[in-house]
Amino acid sequence: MATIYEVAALAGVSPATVSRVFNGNTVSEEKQRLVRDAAQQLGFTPNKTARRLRKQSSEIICLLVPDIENPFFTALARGVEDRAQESGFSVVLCNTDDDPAKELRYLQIAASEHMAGVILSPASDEVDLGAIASLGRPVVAVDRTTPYPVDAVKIDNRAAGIAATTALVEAGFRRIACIAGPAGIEETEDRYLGWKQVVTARKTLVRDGFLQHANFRVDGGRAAMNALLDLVQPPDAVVTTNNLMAIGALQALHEAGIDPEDFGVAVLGELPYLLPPPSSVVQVRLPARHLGRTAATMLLERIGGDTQPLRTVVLRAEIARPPLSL
Amino acid sequence: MATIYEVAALAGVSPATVSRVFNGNTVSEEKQRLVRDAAQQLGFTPNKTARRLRKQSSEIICLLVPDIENPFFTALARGVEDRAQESGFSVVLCNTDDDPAKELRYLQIAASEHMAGVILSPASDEVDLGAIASLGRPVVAVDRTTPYPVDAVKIDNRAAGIAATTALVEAGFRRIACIAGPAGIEETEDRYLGWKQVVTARKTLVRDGFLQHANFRVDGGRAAMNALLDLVQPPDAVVTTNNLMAIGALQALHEAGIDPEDFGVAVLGELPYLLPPPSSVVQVRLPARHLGRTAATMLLERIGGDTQPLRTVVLRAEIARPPLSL
DNA sequence: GTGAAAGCGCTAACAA
DNA sequence: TTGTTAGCGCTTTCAC
Repeated sequence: MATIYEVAALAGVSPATVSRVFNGNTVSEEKQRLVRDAAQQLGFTPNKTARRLRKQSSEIICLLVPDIENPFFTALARGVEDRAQESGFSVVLCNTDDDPAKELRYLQIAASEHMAGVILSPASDEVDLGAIASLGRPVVAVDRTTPYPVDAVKIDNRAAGIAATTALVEAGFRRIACIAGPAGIEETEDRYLGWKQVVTARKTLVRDGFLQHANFRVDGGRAAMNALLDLVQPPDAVVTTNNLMAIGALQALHEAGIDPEDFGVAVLGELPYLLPPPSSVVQVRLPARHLGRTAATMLLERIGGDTQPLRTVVLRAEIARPPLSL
Repeated sequence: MATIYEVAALAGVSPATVSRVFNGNTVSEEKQRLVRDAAQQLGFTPNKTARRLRKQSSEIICLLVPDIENPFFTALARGVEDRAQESGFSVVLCNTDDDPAKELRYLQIAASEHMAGVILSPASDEVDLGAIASLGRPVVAVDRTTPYPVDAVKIDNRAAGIAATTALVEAGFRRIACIAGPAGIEETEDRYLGWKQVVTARKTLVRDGFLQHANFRVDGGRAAMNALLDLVQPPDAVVTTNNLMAIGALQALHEAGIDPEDFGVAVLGELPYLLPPPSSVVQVRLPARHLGRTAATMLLERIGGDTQPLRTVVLRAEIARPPLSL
């Protein structure tokens, strides 16, 4: 890898001029040509590490998600990536596994790697944004929020919960349960509050045990559904607050020999690749990709020096019924 | 962010000693303690950018995949990530969209960012590994190979194709078609050669048009399946050479009103989250995660200075029939 | 075992 | 417009 000095020597100019050419600063036409020719000849590419050390910043965005195997987050990541590309930024995608220790480790890396900013879906309320914040690097929370004062992009979770539950009520179900995510995550709370609001207002039957907390994965949804089916008076429908738990719930129903057409299921999120989609499943589409794109846009604005007060952008989910055939 | 100089000053030692402490070099017990205390007190984290500039290398692995939204590649990514973590390496995940230009751009970034090595699933045969190779950085091809002389980890694609097709023959199907990926990708060729070998040996009926090439996505599989169904004498079964195309094929069958139980479908790969799995679907499980883990292991060995001759590791796919309920 | 000092490749004052 | 020069924070000889 050639350096700026070799290019300068070959072109007969100073290293500073070479630097200026590659940073779009004012250089005379002629020297510009000279430099470009020399660079071409040597196959010169600016060394980003050196530039970064000098400038104390890079053009890399760090994206932290809890589960890279969840299609919701891959779609979100695509949104971030597409937007970043447009501005010449690269994206480093990291998987936290919902583990605060891993999350912290990645945040420290982001700081010591001089990354330009961070977009994250926090693993817990206790994210430590100290290191990254003290460097003045912007942070945007996406999907999940944090008590830390940062920009955020989220979904109107309560409205999504209301839409899902309402659809089940209107389909004639009267004993509607809810499988929510782990307690203590605000996003989850809002979603089941939406469910609660509807079942209360519509006076449907709610028994002890109709609200189940589970982890966000397939196995969590399955266990919760089994618990619901074991109740002496089981529900006739269920709202699941994310995509993977819905898969688990549908699996449990299938294993119990229950025809999905006879049991109402509403999902906050989309059932990836599911086919044929049981016609009784209500999907509330969460705009994952758009969520990512919006977060990236906000982050890039901050990186560009935008100093307006902190914002939280709330995106509306869109109900899809009958279900999409994908 | 505190620097090594501030820590040195506080601990009453030289910067070199601080560096030695953080690199596990010989330093007396006492100074070691002094340095650690001072570092703790200042919240010091070594600046990786500076270290990288100095050492001309980092502890970051670059992983390039064609489609981050394909569950096969996310599983592969998990395998890479898990293994990298174990050795204290981080993984940068990049999406090439099967676009050689994007791929090249990321490879250049990998080079100029001094990344320790690259694992990639090449978008085409013409990958230019020049920049990265000239730096002496190791490269491992995964899933797909390249004419460039690098280590590789792949699946025994022909055997997988044979297994899938054989299962259909044994289930009694006699007019078996094949939906293969784009022409010119070796991995794909091997898979349909497996199909061809079986249909020839077993003397099943093969008509013109029974071999369809498609892109690797859902829409490709769907279009190919529709083309097959439009034949004057359509097939009674199909082998699809990746997961997403199988989804598309199943969609097309569903839309054509064909009961999946009456039409044989074999997939090279797994149908993500599909439920209930039509019992006629044969899945040949590709060990995606293991593929990633193996590639990471090989790369880390090379990074560690391993100079043995180039290797290609071939992993065996495993047939799963009746289909997994996940 | 420890310190002084040079330098990785680049950018940004400051001068000219 | 252009060149000179001083670092960015770290590692690593080379002395001691």
